[in-house]
Amino acid sequence: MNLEYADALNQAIRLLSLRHRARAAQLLAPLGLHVGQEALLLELDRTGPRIQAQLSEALGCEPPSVTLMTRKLETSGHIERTPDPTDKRATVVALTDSGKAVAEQIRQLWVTLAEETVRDLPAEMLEQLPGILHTMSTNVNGKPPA
Amino acid sequence: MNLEYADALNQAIRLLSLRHRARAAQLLAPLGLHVGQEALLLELDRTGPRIQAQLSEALGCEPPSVTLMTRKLETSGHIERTPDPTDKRATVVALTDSGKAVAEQIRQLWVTLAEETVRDLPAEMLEQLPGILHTMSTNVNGKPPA
DNA sequence: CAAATAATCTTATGCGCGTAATGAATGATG
DNA sequence: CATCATTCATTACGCGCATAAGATTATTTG
Repeated sequence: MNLEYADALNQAIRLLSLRHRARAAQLLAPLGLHVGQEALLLELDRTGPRIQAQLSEALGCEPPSVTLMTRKLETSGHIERTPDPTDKRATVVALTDSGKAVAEQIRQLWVTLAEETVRDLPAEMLEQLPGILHTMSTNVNGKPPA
Repeated sequence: MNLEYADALNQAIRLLSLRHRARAAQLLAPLGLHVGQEALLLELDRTGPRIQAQLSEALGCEPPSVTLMTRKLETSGHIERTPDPTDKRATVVALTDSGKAVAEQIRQLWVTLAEETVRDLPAEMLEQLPGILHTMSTNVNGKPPA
């Protein structure tokens, strides 16, 4: 692969990351949320209560990050953390009623965000896009599958 | 647009951002660089010396971020900051020899990163991909063009 | 079963990037 | 020319995310 293509591709990914994140932050601010927290709330809303190790895996970020995120979301009242009765190391994280309500609001905002993002793209690209992005992120995943 | 598609798309963008960034960090660590700094060095290498306001624009991040990044890259010896003779508010940022050398190394690493990222994607997708990502990032840019 | 290994979470620390507020130099306007 | 608005950079602070190091509980295994 040539240098120019690689540079353009990596730069485009970087810029998309920054701007998508910035726009997400704008949309989430009225809910009193910081960007990143929405992923945790949506995950819990999709799957029900999880322990932090599972959240870490699902969100693609490290355990210490999850510790801090859950602590802040607990302070703001959107989640509850209770000790796991079957494993004294683990803590179970669950949505509160407030958390469920805000998860619904996030879903609405995310339609807005996604529509903005793919505006002007051809329809056949829309079909392929999530799969392509998913392929790219698994391609670039440095973690060994063991 | 339906909720599931929007959720999948935003989640895929988020994951790609995290993992691409994480892999970039792995590759840059041996050079003593932190992720984000490479963008500044590459920009200077492409265009020659710039003042910080121009870097802020080109990198898509805010002036205070540029202040901190340039300060650290100056400490590590990759750039020089000199007052702009024609505008006493501005400071000109330029690559040192060390900075030019490391920029070349980054270009090589970025071929590796790009090749990993698009592995398994069809060739016709490779042609379109940078343009698509660019369209998406300009779509989602909240800043008013004024 | 005892001992080593692994899993789960936490604390400490650092960087990237953001917003808000400030100071200084420039440019525009009455 | 004096004033006011804009531009450039900075400091202070906060969050997301990372790694490194540690404590505690589970699990494997000799």
